[in-house]
Amino acid sequence: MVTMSDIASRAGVSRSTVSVVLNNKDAAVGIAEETRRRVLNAARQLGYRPNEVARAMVTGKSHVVAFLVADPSREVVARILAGAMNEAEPQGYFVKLVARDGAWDERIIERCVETRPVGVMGLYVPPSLNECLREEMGRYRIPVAILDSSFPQPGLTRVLSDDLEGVHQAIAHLHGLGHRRIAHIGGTRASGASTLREEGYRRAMARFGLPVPEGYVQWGEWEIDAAGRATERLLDHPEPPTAVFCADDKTALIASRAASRRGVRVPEDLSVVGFADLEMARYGNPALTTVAQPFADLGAAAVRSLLEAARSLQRGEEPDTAEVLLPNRLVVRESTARAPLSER
Amino acid sequence: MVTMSDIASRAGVSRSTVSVVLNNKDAAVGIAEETRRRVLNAARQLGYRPNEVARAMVTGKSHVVAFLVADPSREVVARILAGAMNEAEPQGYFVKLVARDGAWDERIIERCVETRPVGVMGLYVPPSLNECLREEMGRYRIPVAILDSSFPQPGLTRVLSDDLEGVHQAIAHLHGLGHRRIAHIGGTRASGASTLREEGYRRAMARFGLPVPEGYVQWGEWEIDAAGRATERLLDHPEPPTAVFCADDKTALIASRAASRRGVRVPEDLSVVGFADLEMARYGNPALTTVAQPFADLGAAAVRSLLEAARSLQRGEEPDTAEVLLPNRLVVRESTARAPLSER
DNA sequence: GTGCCATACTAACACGTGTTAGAGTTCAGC
DNA sequence: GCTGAACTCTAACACGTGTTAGTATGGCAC
Repeated sequence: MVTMSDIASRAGVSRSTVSVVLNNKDAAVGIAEETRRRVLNAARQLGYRPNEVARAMVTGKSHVVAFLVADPSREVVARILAGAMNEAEPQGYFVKLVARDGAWDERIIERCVETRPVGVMGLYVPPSLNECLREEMGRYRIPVAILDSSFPQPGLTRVLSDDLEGVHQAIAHLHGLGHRRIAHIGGTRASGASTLREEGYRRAMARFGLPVPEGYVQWGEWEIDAAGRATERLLDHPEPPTAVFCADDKTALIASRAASRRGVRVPEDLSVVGFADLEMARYGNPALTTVAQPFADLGAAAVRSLLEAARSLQRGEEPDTAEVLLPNRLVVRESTARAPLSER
Repeated sequence: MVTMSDIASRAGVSRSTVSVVLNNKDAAVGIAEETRRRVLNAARQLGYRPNEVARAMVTGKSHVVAFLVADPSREVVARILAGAMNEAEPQGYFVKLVARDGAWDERIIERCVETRPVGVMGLYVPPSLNECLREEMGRYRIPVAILDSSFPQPGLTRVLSDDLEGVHQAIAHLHGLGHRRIAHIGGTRASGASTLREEGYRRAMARFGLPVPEGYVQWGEWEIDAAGRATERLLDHPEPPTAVFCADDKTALIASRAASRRGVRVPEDLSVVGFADLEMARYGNPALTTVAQPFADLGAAAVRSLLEAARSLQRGEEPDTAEVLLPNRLVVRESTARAPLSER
């Protein structure tokens, strides 16, 4: 490995000089132009690459943002991560994925601290661990950003998409197509995101003066069979809906499939809307109309907020933990159409 | 931050002793039981977490495997990454994702070297960069594993799924269902993986004594519209196929959709098989029969191979760069069925 | 008491970098 | 020629850890 000392001896200067030159690549404060050139030449010729580890060691900054997550193989995680990396890397930071292995326990927090990150972003972190996270990070004065739609947490920044508004867009779209009987299939009651979207559904329906009959709210439990059965219950309803808003894309695709299996055509007989805009939405049969969440932007915003907070802390100021709320955007594809004439 | 010195003063011993104790948690060589206990207690009470950066610095090992990739937001990357992390982390290693930002250029290699990884794994890395990668890593004696299906590269370990065999499984499945007229929609001719699968298709067809008529091999160009048109060309064929094997799941889902739009029922009139087993395959309408690639295993195998090679290098031996070939597995879902009686 | 050995601990160096007080040199101004 | 300032450069320390040669202590045999 080429080190600064190698450059120093080759350029005939001290190691300190090399360090000074390389850290002020353009401005030459207290360094003769001739020397500067010699050092840079030597560095280039030897193919020098700074040792980030040593650099992190001496500056005390790890240049790492930790991303705490349950299952790294999920598309949502990947897309948030990509956005976070895009934001972090030009600023010289790196996003480190920290995944649980097996059960959630506090050791994952330890693994976070080990790398001395400048900030921690968390997704799908259970509330119990959030508690532990806040405590532990408060101890080391490491800012934390949570990407869940769970409830406000003092001392943690929340970075969210505006799901209430997103659901409203979906219902407004269906309402605009003439639908009056709009049902809802949620994820699971245990999820904060799911219950929030259910609330959004109820609010939007009320806003448009539409009724929510008994049995119009079903739960798919994030599970193929259960979502299929939920759909069938809706189709068996005495006043079957002409449209379904689903709290997530997978549930929506299952609903669409379950309907077409029973001879109910999507979108002619039943319009279906999803939520998230996973990649699979574009490849559905029919392609799924859905509310696109800005995953990459969420990742970028989380990193931005964390780096901002870290700078505040360094200046000795109290960091800003205001919530960041990003807009969703309805993507209309093929699974929604005008309600049957008889129904409008 | 709690350091070893803090523990030392609290336990009334020297920092060196703390280091020795903590690095030999169970075995106590040259340390009195009483001292050992005091140190461990102090460490626990103070909530000590080792500074990984300092540790990496002194050992010279970064404990990092770099994962060089084009687009980190893809599901395939996420799943390989998850497998790699599962393999690496119990051994104390971490997988660092290095993504290109914008165009591929050699700076991404620099970013790889900066962290002094013990190994580099690459996916979708263009051949030109592979060249550069091999050169640069050879210089620092860092082993490299490539997860592409591209051609053998001297000095690089290849970790692959056995796609030829996987395609054979798919064709065998269709053949077993009585299909004789089996067509193929490939990805793009520019991709090594796609042309390999085309070759697999031709070989398997030959093995079963089935003809490949003119026009039975189409290319979807990894693009929704093009894949749709490719499907239509097949359906317009004078002797239309009863089954299609597609080189990837997305193409297969598009083919399935394009067929059902023309009133060709899947699987009753046309069986469709994909390749990869992306998550979307399970949510297709109908759910897609596909050849599941072992993404997590590939990631794990790459890490295993790299760590093995790193250990060899440390012992001064020449590392083994034998190819690793993992089996694919056909997953039968709903998009394939027996060929129409008239066709068998 | 002396010599020797085992046991228990510590001092000192190393890793590669960033930072800064201060040393050395040059030169203009008188 | 002397003074002081301006300009270059370097020595020395710091970061937190792993490693090891070496020191101190205690006990045992003679």
